[in-house]
Amino acid sequence: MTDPFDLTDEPLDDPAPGAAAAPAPADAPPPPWLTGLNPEQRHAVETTEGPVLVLSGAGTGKTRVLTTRVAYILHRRLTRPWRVLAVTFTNRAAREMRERLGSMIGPVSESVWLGTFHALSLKILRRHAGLAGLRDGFTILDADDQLRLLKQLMTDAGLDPKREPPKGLMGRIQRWKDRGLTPDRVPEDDVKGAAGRRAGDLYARYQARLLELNACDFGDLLLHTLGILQKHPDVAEEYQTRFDYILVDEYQDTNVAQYLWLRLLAARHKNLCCVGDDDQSIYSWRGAEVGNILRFETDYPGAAVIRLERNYRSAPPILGAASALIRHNADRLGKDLIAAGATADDPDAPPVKVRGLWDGEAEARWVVEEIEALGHEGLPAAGTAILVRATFQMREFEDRLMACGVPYQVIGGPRFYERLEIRDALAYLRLVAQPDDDLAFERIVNTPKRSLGEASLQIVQKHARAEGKPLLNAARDLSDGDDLKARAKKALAAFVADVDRWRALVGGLPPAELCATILEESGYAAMWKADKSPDAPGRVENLEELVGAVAEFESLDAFLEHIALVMETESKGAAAGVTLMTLHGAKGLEFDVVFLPGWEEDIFPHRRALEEGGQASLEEERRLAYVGLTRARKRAFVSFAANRRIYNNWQASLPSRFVDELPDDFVEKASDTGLYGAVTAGFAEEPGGWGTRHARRSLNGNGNGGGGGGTRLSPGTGSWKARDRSGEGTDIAVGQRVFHQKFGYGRVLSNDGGKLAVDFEKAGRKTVVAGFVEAA
DNA sequence: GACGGGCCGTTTTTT
DNA sequence: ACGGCCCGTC
Repeated sequence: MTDPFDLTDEPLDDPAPGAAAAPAPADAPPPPWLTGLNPEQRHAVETTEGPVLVLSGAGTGKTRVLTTRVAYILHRRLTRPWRVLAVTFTNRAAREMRERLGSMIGPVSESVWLGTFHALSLKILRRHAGLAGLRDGFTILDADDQLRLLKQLMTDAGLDPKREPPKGLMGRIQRWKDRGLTPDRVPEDDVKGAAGRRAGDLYARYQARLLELNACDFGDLLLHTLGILQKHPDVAEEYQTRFDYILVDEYQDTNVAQYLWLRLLAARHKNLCCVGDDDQSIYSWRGAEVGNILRFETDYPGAAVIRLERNYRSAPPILGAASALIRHNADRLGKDLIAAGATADDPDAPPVKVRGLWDGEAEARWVVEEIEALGHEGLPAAGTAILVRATFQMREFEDRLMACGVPYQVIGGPRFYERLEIRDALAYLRLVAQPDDDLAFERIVNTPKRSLGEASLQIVQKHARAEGKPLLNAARDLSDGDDLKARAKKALAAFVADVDRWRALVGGLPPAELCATILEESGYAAMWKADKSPDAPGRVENLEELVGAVAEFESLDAFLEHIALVMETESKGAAAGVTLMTLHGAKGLEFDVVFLPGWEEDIFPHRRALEEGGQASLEEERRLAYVGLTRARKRAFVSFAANRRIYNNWQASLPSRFVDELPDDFVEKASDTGLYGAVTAGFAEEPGGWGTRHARRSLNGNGNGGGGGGTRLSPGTGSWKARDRSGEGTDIAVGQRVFHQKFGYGRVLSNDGGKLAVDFEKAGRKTVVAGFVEAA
């Protein structure tokens, strides 16, 4: 396969500038990909000159506009492919764009500069590493390495990691980088109040240390590139001249650094086309600035602003519900989605179903029942997603799906290249490819154990520092001398010899074979094969998979370059079952059926979001809800539970305010338990009374589970307009005949604090919550 | 260098 | 409640 980040490397100095600029004949028939566009889309595609902002609502065909625009520019011969820059946020989006472009215009699409901000930055940075204080072959640290490094610096600075959590400072540094701030530019106020007022100093040290290691982190890819463009007008001009057309996807997600990066690159031609949707901005917490989209017209006077409001994705009720919800946000440019295309006219499109359930378990049960029912209606699990606010919510659904034998996949778990064994293996490869990679050396010099403990390593490090040599060279020196004990000396000599030998094989052996050889000869693979722990076999498999992944590259360097930026394996095969993922992860995707569980105050909107960010965060949470709803093509289901166990505490929960904000017209609200009903219109106007909405009442401190029916919920709270179900469930006796809405009649076998074991006449033996049954 | 007890944190996450 | 991480002990 080809590496999607191996952007075809045309010489920067265009061999024949403008040579191919002969326009296509005016009478040539329009290419097929141009004719299927609606007028707004077409306008967005054909407005090639000058700044353009495309406000593209969910499901309005933004990717199509972007790809078609590139195709159109090239078709009209307005420039050549390698003079077009198309930027995305994720590898997934870049891959998708490249594929679609390829299907429109064929292999010339390969030459377009298309990639993520980071991949494109890296491409530029590799050319000018020296200008950023880096040397050729610099490495890119992953999150783990970054943190380790910072921790070390903080400890050296005498900070107590308990009092000053490295993670906190790391986050702060990243936010600075998001804003394009180098250590010398961080505002005074910002520096105080963190890491014992030494945050700025530590940031500077961190950056210095990275340069010493000839490394950079992800943020640096942008920051260094930005710095080069700012400080070296000659270099900047080269790129400014080169990129005749620039296109940006998901513009609402750009941070300040990316904004500046774009502004610099577009400074000359100003043919900058940004596509985005302020209503889908959900990443402010990692530095995204919706402001970028809001100020586009100011920054680029005379910019064309084109709105795409025809939604081709979602059934009208789903669209209606989503639109009504997002209208509660004050801070937006304002767009209204209109149902269009095949979905628009279906008079039978079912409403969004909103359901209140007793607890999380009941909710999971309900979701999976619905999924099974939909399967019979011709909507299989493969087109269905369950989108949760936070990962901890996934477990209940996994349990239930597994119990019911419904296939599913969790998206967004720990990633392949972040696993310990993979990171170790990569360190071997890095060290072989790049002998001055000290971090790699440190990581694996004693893995597997080679009796090279802390003490020996200290000596190597001291020597390396004194001589200004990489650790591997220092080790080579010391493997012959008196500084180390004989045992360590021997081990070190063997290790260095191994690395040297592997290094000699680079280029001679196919990279996959080289990789396999290294894992064998180093004893690393053997280490896991000998390991008795339960996860060891999995790790061995992962190592084999790694070798397989390397096989797809032509050289070791190409592979390492690739994985530095693409920290995931290509998703294998089509999704077979229900997709379980976070709302954040779902952006940009679509499904026939979407379940949105956990719509409860404190979970969604998440309490911490509100605590930290107030109104602005509430609106972001609401956008997240909007993103969730608009993922659905045919059916959408929203649910909430009245009781939820959090850290093993049962807590009463209130339906999310977002539930109230869904319009009655497109929504069918119901509840198995009579819990719903919840929320009165106008609760917000009632001073005091609904203040409890944000307070979390402990449901029962004595820990006897969620049983006991609705007794604890109803009295005095006013939360539930439902029938008073006080006492229900508590008085269910063993042996009693009961009725359950789903399972019908049955006899109670046992009552464990409200969890009933019931032998149902039709459905068989089930465990149900007392609140679900009534005496029969 | 391996085990184990105590302590902390427990929204979202790409590159 | 639980898991991960750090540090201490053997």
